Amino acid sequence: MQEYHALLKRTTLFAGIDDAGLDRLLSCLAPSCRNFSKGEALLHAGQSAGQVGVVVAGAIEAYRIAPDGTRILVSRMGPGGVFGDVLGGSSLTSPVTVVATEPVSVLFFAYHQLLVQCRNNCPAHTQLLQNLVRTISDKYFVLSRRVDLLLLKNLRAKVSSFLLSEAKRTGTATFTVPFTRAQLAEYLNCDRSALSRELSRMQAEGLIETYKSSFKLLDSTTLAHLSSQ
Amino acid sequence: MQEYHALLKRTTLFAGIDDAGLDRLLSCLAPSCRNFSKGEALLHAGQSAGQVGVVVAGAIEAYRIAPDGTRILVSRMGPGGVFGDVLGGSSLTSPVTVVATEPVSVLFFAYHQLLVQCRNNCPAHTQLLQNLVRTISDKYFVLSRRVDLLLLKNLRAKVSSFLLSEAKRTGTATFTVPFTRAQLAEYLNCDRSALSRELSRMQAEGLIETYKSSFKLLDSTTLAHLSSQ
DNA sequence: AAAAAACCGTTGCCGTGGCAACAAAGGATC
DNA sequence: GATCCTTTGTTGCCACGGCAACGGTTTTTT
Repeated sequence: MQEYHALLKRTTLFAGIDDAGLDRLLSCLAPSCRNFSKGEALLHAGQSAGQVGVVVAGAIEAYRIAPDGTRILVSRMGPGGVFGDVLGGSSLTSPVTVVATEPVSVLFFAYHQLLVQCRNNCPAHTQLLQNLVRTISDKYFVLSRRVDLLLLKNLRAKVSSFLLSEAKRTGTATFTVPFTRAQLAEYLNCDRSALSRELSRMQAEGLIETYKSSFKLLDSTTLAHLSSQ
Repeated sequence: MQEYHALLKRTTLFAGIDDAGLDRLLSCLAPSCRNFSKGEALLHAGQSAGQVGVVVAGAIEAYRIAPDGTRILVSRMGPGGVFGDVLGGSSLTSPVTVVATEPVSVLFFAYHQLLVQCRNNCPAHTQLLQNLVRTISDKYFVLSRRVDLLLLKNLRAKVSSFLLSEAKRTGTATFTVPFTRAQLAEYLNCDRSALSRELSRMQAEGLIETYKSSFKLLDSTTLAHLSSQ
């Protein structure tokens, strides 16, 4: 378990907790570590979990399964990713299916143990609770950001808004997005060909340069103007 | 404070807590009660709160203020409504402005007191924490539902989906929605005239009956079919 | 290395829905 | 009761973007 200390301290769930606190917490919470092979499901849509998972190695994807069977990508996570938190340990059923995209190791924490202050009265537990609330509200704001994007009135505004947020996230005006065209179109809720068309136009107008999934923003001020209308 | 017991027990934040537990909790948490007059702001966008508010009388609305100054209705709450919870007591700033739509009384709970198990070790505190997580994840799912709605490909699907969810919520096929046409159009992210047009068509086709903000669903099975495409 | 599959750009066609403008019907205020 | 303002329905116009189809390129499979 020691081996995960450095990683755990960088997760949102255990941020701001020192080594001693983390030690005591881990011995109290006694998470179980499980390994999954590529393609295996960690959580099925419709299940209720009662556990919070923390990815310590590998990567996972969360899909929403539409009634017609098509998979819609909701989220991707690498080491440090936290899932199952939004279910609140209640009997709520998961809206998503979580699948390993490569061999993955996950620590599972029982939800009721996260909520109950143990008899050892670990001082780090308060921080943990605050972090738990924080991980959930973070996801709330990610979703809120998505709503903002979907509310934009035309495709160019959506594209501009998305590109600017990616530039901000990566901290540079030249970046690669981890999506195929089709996935990006799905995220922006538009047709793939329409997205290609719009990107071509924007390139022709000198707003951006793009090849495959790499982008270079040439005129951020105009993009910012476009993204809010 | 006694006078609020019955109300508080029906809120999501204090659900499942008995009178004795509620008594001890309230004396520990020592919420402050504040009154606001109609139109007064309880929380400004951009502020960070550090408090959770529970409406005990009156009603409030949460607005998002667009860069061009227009107000977008995000949420409405009556007695029992909880707000400020999603900010997680952290330094996150509120994305919305909360305004009293009529004279309102609110109990404010300090966030850090909610998270810290007090030295009295109230047994109800664990339930409270679980409830807090639950109120936040509830809001997550409300937003998630909104995303589902916005992802639908055409207006008829959005309208059908919305009407069905309202019917489910009210438990009857004849109901009134608390929105003007313009507000409903805003929620569905479409033009007001387009919404009126679509409702007219649906009425002409015998799917619904509608007058102003009252609706009657005539063919729920067809509506259900429309709402998922 | 060949074959298959996935991915991407492009283009013609056309329908949904945005926009603007107007009329009618309450509701509120005086 | 007259006036003003808000809310709603309606309709013509047309642009944005969905759809389908095709070809070229890259990647994966065997």
